[in-house]
Amino acid sequence: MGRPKTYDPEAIADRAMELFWLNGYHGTSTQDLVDHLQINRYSLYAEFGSKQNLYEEALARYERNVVTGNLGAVECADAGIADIGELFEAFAAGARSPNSKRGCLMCNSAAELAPHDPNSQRFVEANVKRVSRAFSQAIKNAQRRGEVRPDVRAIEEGRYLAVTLFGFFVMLRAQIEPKILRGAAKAVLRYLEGLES
Amino acid sequence: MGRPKTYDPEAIADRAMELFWLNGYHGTSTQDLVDHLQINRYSLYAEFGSKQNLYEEALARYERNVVTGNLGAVECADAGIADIGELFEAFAAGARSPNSKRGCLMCNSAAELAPHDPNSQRFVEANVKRVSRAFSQAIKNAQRRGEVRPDVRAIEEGRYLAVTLFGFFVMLRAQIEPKILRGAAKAVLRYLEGLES
DNA sequence: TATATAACTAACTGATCAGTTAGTTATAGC
DNA sequence: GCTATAACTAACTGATCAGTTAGTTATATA
Repeated sequence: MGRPKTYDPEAIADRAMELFWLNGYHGTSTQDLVDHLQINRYSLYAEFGSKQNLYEEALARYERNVVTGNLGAVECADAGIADIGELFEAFAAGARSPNSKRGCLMCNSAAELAPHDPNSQRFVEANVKRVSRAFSQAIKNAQRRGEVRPDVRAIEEGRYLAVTLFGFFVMLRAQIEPKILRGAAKAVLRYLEGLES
Repeated sequence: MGRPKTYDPEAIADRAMELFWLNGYHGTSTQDLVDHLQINRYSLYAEFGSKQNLYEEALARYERNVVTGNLGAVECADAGIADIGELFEAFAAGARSPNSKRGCLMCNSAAELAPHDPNSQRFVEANVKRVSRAFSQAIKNAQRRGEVRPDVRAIEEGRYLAVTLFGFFVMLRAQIEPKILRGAAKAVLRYLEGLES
């Protein structure tokens, strides 16, 4: 009953995620949201409550959709060293491409809000743990198949790879020269080879 | 001639750098600057021109003082693998310590402003190149002394280490669990051992 | 077709943003 | 001590911030 919504809440949240991803929390004003989302100011607040709340919705969607997509191959039950290498190569190959300056929303939030906002901090920390686990799980898979030396410490190596991936995200966002990312990615591949038995 | 300044411009710029470092560009208002620096609003503008200009002054000072201090041992003419390892261990050991949530001003600027502000982008890119070169130079030193295998690609490895260091900075700023940074640092040390002859 | 309901428009709130300006005060050189 | 100079204080600018509200409109149900 009542007047029906002229907007799709899912589509609005997706578009808000894109804005926060590109411009950051402080760099995205409520006016920007009203201007670029197909929603009026009143409904924006009626639907999402506050800018902060919409931002957290964006973080959750990013984790659920974008991260899941990016980690897809690495989180597969049969993922191995090659999948890790391809992930880094793919991000390095995107250096200075149109979308690359968005970087990673979790990484951007880590730098902008996490130190001052406990909610954002929790999202970021959960993401770091997920990425670490994905990498270490892939290494363990490879060990099980005898592709990686059994003495390799999968958990520590997974954490290392997660930290390094965040370094790549920062470089992408800062539009650092592609040759630097390509060189770094080559070194990652050699490091991964070094884990093999 | 004229009334003398009641403030020390160097001290003001240093304090401004600390504020931008901890709170970011958008997170630091001119009112914050007036409140926390020993300077009045008028003189702040007379001395530095604009918030943007003061921020760039802060970036320059950070590069000149903080980065030079942090990289000290690695930029030494006789630096080697051990100095690189100690740098990573030192940052990992600072996880969740009082000052760690400042992270690195260059890394924070990379995430917040570099994608939208060409001046900040240049500062960040110059910093990344400096850090990359410092690491690759240290590797070359070690090669010259026969401590590192001659087939190691010092430039690519230097870029890799620079990217990874920025990953550490993001983790420090986001106050990620210390055990993750410690695990990552251990893996860095093993990776560095792998370069040795 | 009448009514209850909920989303709509658009103007508005007080606070804060970066930056300016008019008038005052402290100093150095004469 | 007088004067030129430059830094001081403090109130002010218009723009923008996040968020609210009063009145209007479109729909589902009865």
